[in-house]
Amino acid sequence: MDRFQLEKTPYFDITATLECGQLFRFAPIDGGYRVHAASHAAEVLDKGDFYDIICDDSEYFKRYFDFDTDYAAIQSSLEDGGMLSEAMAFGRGIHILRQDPIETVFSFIVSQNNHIPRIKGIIERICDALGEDMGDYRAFPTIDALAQAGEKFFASVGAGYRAAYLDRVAKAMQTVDLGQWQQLDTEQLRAQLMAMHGIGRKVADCILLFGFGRFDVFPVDTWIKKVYEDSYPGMPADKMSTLLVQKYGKYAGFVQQWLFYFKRTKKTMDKTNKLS
DNA sequence: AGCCAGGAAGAAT
DNA sequence: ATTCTTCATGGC
Repeated sequence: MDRFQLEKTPYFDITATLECGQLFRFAPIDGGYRVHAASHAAEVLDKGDFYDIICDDSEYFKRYFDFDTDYAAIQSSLEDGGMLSEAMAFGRGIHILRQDPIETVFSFIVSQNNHIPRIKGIIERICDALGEDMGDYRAFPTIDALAQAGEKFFASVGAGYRAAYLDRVAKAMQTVDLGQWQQLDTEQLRAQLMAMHGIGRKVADCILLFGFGRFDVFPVDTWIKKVYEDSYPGMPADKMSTLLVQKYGKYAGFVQQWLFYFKRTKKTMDKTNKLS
C-alpha cells in the first residue's frame, strides 16, 4: 500500500481526466474514483482542497497521471478566443494519461464503431477472464494470455466482428519488441500499428496518444467530425487528422482531447436539460 | 423500434 | 486514389 497527496489546481481534475474517453477501466466510488491501469490500481479521493491517492505504487501513478507536464502553459499558448478556448475552459483539468501500450492497443480496437459504456463492459469481461488475480481486481491480461484465448473467446465477451481483430493482433504482438517501438518516430510507429489487421488511422492515433505519449497526433472520430463538419465539409477523416496535426503541431493531441470531451459531454448535457 | 457508436476492411468505381 | 458496403452488438 502506497499513498500521496496532490494539492488541487484548475489544471488537474480527476472527473474530467477519467470521463474524457481516454481510458475504460475506472469507476466512481464513495468520495472519488477507483482506477485500474495495466496491473496497477489506485483510488483517487476528493478531499476538498486536495486529492488523496491510495495505490499500489506512487511512482507509477505520478507518471500515469502526467503531473510533470505544464498544462497551464500549454493552454495559454493555445487560446484562440473561440471554440478551443471554450473547450479548454470546459475541460481545464484534463490530463492525458500515460497508459500501458498493450492495454491501449486492445482497448482501442474494441472501441471502433462502439459505444463507450459497451467498450467498458467488453474490456472488463476480458480482464476478468484472462487477467492475473491481483486480490480485489484483475490485471489487464498479458499478450500471451490474450494470444492463447482465441477468437471464440473474444466473441463470447461481446466483441462482435472485432473478435477476429483482437485474436490476430494478440498473436502478432507476441513478436513485437516494444522497446524498439518506443524508439521510432510517430510516423514510423503509426505505420507499424496500422500494419496490423484491425488497426486503422484513428485507432492507431489513439494508441499513439494514450499509450505512447505521442502528442503530435489528432485522432478523428465521429465527434471530432461533428466539431469540424462546417469548417471542412466532406473532408475524409485521415486528411482532416493530418491537417489538424499541421495546425496544432506538438500540442495536437491535447487539443483533440479538449474538443472531444467538450463536444461529447455538452451533447449529453443538452439531452439531460431537455428532459428536466 | 430504430439509430448509432472514439472505424476498418474489402469491393467497387 | 477515392467512395460504398458490410461487419456484431447493445445502450439509449
